[in-house]
Amino acid sequence: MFAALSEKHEHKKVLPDLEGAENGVVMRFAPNPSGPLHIGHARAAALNDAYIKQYGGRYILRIEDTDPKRVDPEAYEMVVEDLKWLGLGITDTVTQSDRLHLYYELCTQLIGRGGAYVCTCDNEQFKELKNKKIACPCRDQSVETNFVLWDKMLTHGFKEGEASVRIKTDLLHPDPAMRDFPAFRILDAPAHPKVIAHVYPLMNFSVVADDHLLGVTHVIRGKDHIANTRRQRYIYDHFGWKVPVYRHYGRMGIEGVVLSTSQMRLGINDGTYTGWDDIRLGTLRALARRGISPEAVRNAMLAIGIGDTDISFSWDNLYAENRKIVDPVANRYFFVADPVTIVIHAAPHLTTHALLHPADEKRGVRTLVFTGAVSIPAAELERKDRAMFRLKDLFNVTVERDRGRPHLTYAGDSLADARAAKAPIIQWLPVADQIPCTLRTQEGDIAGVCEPAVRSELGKVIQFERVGFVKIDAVNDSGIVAYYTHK
RNA sequence: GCUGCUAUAGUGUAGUCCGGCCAAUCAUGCGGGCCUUUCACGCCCGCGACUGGGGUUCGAAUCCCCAUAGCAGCACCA
Repeated sequence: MFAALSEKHEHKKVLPDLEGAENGVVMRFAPNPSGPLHIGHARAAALNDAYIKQYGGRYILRIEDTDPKRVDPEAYEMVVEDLKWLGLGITDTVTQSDRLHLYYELCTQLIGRGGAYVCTCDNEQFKELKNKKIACPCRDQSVETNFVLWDKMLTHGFKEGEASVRIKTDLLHPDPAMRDFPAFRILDAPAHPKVIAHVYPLMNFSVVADDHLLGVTHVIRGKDHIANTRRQRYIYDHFGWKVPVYRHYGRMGIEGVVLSTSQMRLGINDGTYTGWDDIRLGTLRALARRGISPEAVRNAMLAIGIGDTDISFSWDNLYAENRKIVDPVANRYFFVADPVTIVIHAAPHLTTHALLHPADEKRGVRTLVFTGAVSIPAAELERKDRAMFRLKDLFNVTVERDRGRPHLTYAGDSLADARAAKAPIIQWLPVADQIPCTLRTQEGDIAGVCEPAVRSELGKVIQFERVGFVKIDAVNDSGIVAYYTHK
């Protein structure tokens, strides 16, 4: 019992401890609703989730849609679906466009505290002053003046670009990015799909407001936010609020798939990709379609952890995690790629049975009936050095070549003979009992045939013996469509 | 350029805070073997790393300095 306990404990402690998390945590995942979630999002989503499971607490999904230019109305639902698929313990969901009034209210307070001012300078002009560490004229306005201007902003008294609210920071800060950064701006167009608004908060303001309002204790996000964290501290200081604990993980390079939302959308629109779940894309729905399990994604992300070093994402590692999950459950079938029909001379007609899973007899068998001719992968027949092979679960076959043309003859049932001859054991299908199967891979389609029984595996991951794991994507009159998962 | 951050095998990761038990962990990958009616799974063996240079110390992957490399930010994006 002790052993079990300690083992469990060790297993849990894959991630480093979080400071001040002993009494539980409140954390959040805060995506932009611009498209479906991809592997990059999965890291933040899974890491936060793991800590909440470790320490207990609430997990807030906060949809950050304060920039109407970067909102895809369909993405709200996609994000929720994707997180549901990932299997996270989200406890609360908030959408920032529903909360504009809260941000306005807090901004009014902040102006009252002298922590922010309304700036009506030309943008370029302000930038120039900022770079010279000089205050713009608006900075010294009285609180009363700022209230008047803020009210004018909210009541459409300004047009886009004419006024913004800036946070007072340190104009002498060595990093220009810290100096009096903006908190609200005016946007005339495009219209926000969810709310009628004219004044929008910038990310740094709405994030602080919400993290405070929602009681967020710990924030885990990418290091691209390090500068934002520093900026946000100024807002916390103005309000006198408690600052959450931050962790910024390093950049994760992902090769082999498309991740850019705009590039994906472009490709979908021009027909390059079939949709958001096209397997050449790095979206979670594409992984799902290929037969990668959500648990494997989570495990792979946890194994990567929260290090601040830049890393390259390894598909091999993800596949290894997935194999652990999928191997025990995937039924086995034969798939013959690029099939050639062969006739085996002097062979008895017989019926054979093969296990659905080699480690679990209880799952049953599939039945294959041999009546003289079978399909095998063309590649197996092309090998000139091959004098014998064994049709798996059937019998041995000798190959003689007459001016390159193979002549195949039955060579007994003995498995021991096949072993002694080091004959490969290959998959095959009865000519009379097979259905077309297209195997889709990221590199392209492979035409082949498979066992008709595969029809019953729609939506599941199975293993095509000697080929790899595949997900059965479609079953229809013209046959089967399977997506290649991994070896 | 400015402001920061980081540097352990092919990849990911532990160890770094509080120097010795680290001739450096685990996983993945690769090579070999066993098992097996799959090139899967399982098991066994092997390969492979502390970025470089100084310094502190009896002792450095661990602390300090310099160099190099990589990354992030420098938006009225998130």
